[in-house]
Amino acid sequence: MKAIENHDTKSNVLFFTAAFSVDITLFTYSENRIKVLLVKKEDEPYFGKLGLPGKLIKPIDDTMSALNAYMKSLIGNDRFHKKQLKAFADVGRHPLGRVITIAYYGLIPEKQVRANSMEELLWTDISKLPSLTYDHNRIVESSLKRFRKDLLRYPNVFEMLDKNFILSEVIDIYEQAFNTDLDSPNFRRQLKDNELIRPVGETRYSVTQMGRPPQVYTFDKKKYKGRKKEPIGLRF
Amino acid sequence: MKAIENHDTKSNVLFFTAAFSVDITLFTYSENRIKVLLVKKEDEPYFGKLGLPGKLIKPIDDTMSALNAYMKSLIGNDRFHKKQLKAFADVGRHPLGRVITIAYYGLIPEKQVRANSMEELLWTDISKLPSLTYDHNRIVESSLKRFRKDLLRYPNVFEMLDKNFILSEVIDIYEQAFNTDLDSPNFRRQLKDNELIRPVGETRYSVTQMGRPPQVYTFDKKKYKGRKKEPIGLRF
DNA sequence: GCAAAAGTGTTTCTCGTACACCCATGG
DNA sequence: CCATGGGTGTACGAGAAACACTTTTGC
Repeated sequence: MKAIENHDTKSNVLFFTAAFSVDITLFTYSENRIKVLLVKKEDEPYFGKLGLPGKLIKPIDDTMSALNAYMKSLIGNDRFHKKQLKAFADVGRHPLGRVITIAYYGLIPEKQVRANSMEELLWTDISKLPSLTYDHNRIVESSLKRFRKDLLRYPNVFEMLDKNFILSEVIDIYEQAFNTDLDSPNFRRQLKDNELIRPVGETRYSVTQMGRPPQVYTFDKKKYKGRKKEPIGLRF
Repeated sequence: MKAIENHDTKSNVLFFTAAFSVDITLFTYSENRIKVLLVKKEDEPYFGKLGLPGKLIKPIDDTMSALNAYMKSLIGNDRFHKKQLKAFADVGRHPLGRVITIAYYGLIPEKQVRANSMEELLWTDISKLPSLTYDHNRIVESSLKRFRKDLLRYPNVFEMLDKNFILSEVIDIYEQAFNTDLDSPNFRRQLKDNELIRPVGETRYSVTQMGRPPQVYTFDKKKYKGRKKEPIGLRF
């Protein structure tokens, strides 16, 4: 890249002194709770404090590739649903200098996290988030908003559930996300009406070992053909 | 800022060699068309080519403040609706080095652009966009998607219309944005039912000088109390 | 009068919601 | 048998969409 060779020319020295990073709010559904992944920071300014997973990116590296490599090292997997949220660029947000972070949010099924790392990782209930380093509380807030928005418009729940799941898990995620009670009969209908899920054989198991054993479903990703076009109207 | 003093320390020299910029897709409604603002680039790599308004940001500057100052100099106004879209960070997107751009989109009424600059500015019909510098065509694409999405959820049309407007202008914007024909009787009802607009006296004028002269309306920003809560359902 | 755009009224249909009720299991 | 959660059926009501019809201007 030219930048590196040029970074001391008269015009560029003024601008090419910033750094950038990626941070990710990774959601999963574990022990019947929606959780986000936190890490203990091992860099200097905030050593030992809790924050979102993330790291500085070398100016020659692609952000997504760097994020993938990082996640692979952290949870043994980089193949999960992720999307860029937006950039956080407040002047004072990083003690080492001007660091712009590109925030992502992601969804992963608990089972796809490398088993032996699952226990040492700090999966934290979204309703019990502690104070975080940098501006990470703000980032989590934004991620949660986007997470909720997307739950209504994309079949994202299935990206955080195991290949085989039961409907009450789906409902539970929506109830926690929107902090409300849903009418389970109606919600089931909506789920089944859009034909994206399919009962997988007679298999069945239960969560609390009470009541009628639920049907096991699986998500048929191929059947999903983009967003349902929404009516052009004024929803405000 | 520490960064500037520290930027030659062993650990930081690796990271603090990137630059960042802001770019904005600014929409308006002019001559009955939705348009975006383009500029002729005067920096070296793409001198003379068309692109989105935008510039490199000094690492000590706040992005929003820098954007505001820039827009003031460009169109004589920085008080218009704007929102961050997301960051564009492809490795090869800028010929001078690693430059991450934070993309905004904005809405402004034609009348609030400084009059004498209105004519020299390149307001371009969104249906006739030329090839742009850098990755600006991709940025415009993203902006258009977001613009459309937000039209359905926020009273954003009014941010690109004059204080006094007529309903057919509103409908026209929606029709152009979604490239479709709308049922004007029903759309009028929706507009008037949500009580955010109010007819301003007997005043009236017409666009094509044909047919019955329309009522003039004004948007009552105070009456808007945040997003209407949408039902928790599966719209996919 | 006629054309053209503004604006109103009415009917139909869809979909979200409420809720009564049945099913299958463990104890 | 009862408790508990899984699951189906039905009925009502709000709001979107379709469309017939009236109003007000210029020519």
